[in-house]
Amino acid sequence: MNAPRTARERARAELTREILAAARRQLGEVGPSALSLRAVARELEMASSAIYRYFKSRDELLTALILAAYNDIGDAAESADDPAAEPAERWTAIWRGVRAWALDNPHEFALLFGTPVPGYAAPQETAAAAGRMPLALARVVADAKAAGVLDLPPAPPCDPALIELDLTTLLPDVVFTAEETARILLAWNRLVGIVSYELHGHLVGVTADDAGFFDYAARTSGAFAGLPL
Amino acid sequence: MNAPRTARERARAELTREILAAARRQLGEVGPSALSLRAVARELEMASSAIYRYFKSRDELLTALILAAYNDIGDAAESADDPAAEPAERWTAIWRGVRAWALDNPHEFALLFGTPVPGYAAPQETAAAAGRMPLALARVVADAKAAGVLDLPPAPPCDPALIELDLTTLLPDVVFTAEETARILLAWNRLVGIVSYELHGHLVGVTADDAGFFDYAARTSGAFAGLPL
DNA sequence: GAAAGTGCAAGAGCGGTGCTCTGATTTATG
DNA sequence: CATAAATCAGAGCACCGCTCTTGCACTTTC
Repeated sequence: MNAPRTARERARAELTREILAAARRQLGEVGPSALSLRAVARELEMASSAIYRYFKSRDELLTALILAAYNDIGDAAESADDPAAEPAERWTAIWRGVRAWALDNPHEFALLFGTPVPGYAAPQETAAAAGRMPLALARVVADAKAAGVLDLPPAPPCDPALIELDLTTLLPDVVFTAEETARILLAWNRLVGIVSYELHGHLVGVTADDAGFFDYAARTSGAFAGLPL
Repeated sequence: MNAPRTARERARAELTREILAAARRQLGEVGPSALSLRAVARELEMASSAIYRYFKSRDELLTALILAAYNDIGDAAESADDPAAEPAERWTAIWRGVRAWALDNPHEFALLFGTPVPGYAAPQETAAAAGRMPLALARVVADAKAAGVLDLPPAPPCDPALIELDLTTLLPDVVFTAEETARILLAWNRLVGIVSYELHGHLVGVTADDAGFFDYAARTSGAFAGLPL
């Protein structure tokens, strides 16, 4: 990502951004599977073939959108977090931030956590961005542990051999046990799972108050991860 | 669903089954979004337009596939359950049964719990079939409660106003508290969530042993739902 | 048994898709 | 200024879901 020097490069960077912006707008309207390169081209009043100068396939455009969405949801999680607040409040705030983002951007959420597109596999480069949201959750637990207030309720033990992820590489200064890491993973999975259920209509006729049930899930998950209160 | 009387009706029912079978086969190969009516027609060596005599749109075919998949996963859950076994064993067996089915039929699982197709909303008629799998989980908890061995570990309370679902209508003879119902719902959501994560590759580099981690999730979920052991 | 009526398959066609190839045009550089 | 590189529009390929009309084959009725 060098700074553009020539007018040509500037125009190229500009157009790339415009294509991405138009694609995001379209994505929000019609969903990932209906995202059409031709429609994006139409909106930008350019030939459909011209887009291929900027993204050499529809999948590559999707990858760019996925990366943007991961960073977006990561922003939502991080900006919802107030490191000065109590652990349980921070936790709930992050959960709510993620849910709010997902309700505002259902198609982008689906792009991240829904069915992957046919043959497509998310390239490695998205991993770092993908980790930001769960990392925000882990940070709360880490701070609670550092403050000595972490309190893991009894539950079946977790064999350390099951866990590969080492959060220490991402959160220095804190050493998590496999037990703690596993519980954070389950919490992350639950957050995404509950939001997915709500978005996909699996809670219709099941819960009476989606937001309230979501908060309940956040509380139980936080408690399970060891947060006090 | 009357029994076919005339030869005509018999042929029609036969062809309907063949179309569905071919569509399922295709679904397993290319995924829901790439399911093509024309390809199904090609496989059956009939005109693409002829399919519309049997399913009046692609969505209607999808609905039939969804219904079949819900019943399939319901079968998997129920047949994995041995009512004579201990609650925790029954629970884990159902979880494993569902996971095994999902790994064998990833596209059909995605059809049920992944991103819904664009404008499509699952019609009401699928609800009963959709409930069979979670109901199998609830049945284990119900039996444990009836046997007086249900033991809910401490956790943040659940406001009964949050829950609409009344399992008593589905499982007579047992009365669940909102607390218990909520925990079963969370367990159901976790089961689907973990399997989805595994299928979509969100656990790559995170867990070292997917099956082991899955069992761990099953145990913690079972314990949280109140099953002994 | 023939005629009237009906269910169904086939084919052409509409507008859409992702993607590629071919010239033409614009831009930057020697 | 001329040459080389980058970019563009457009035509075209093979596919998609879906609709409409036509004609065939089977049923039912007279």
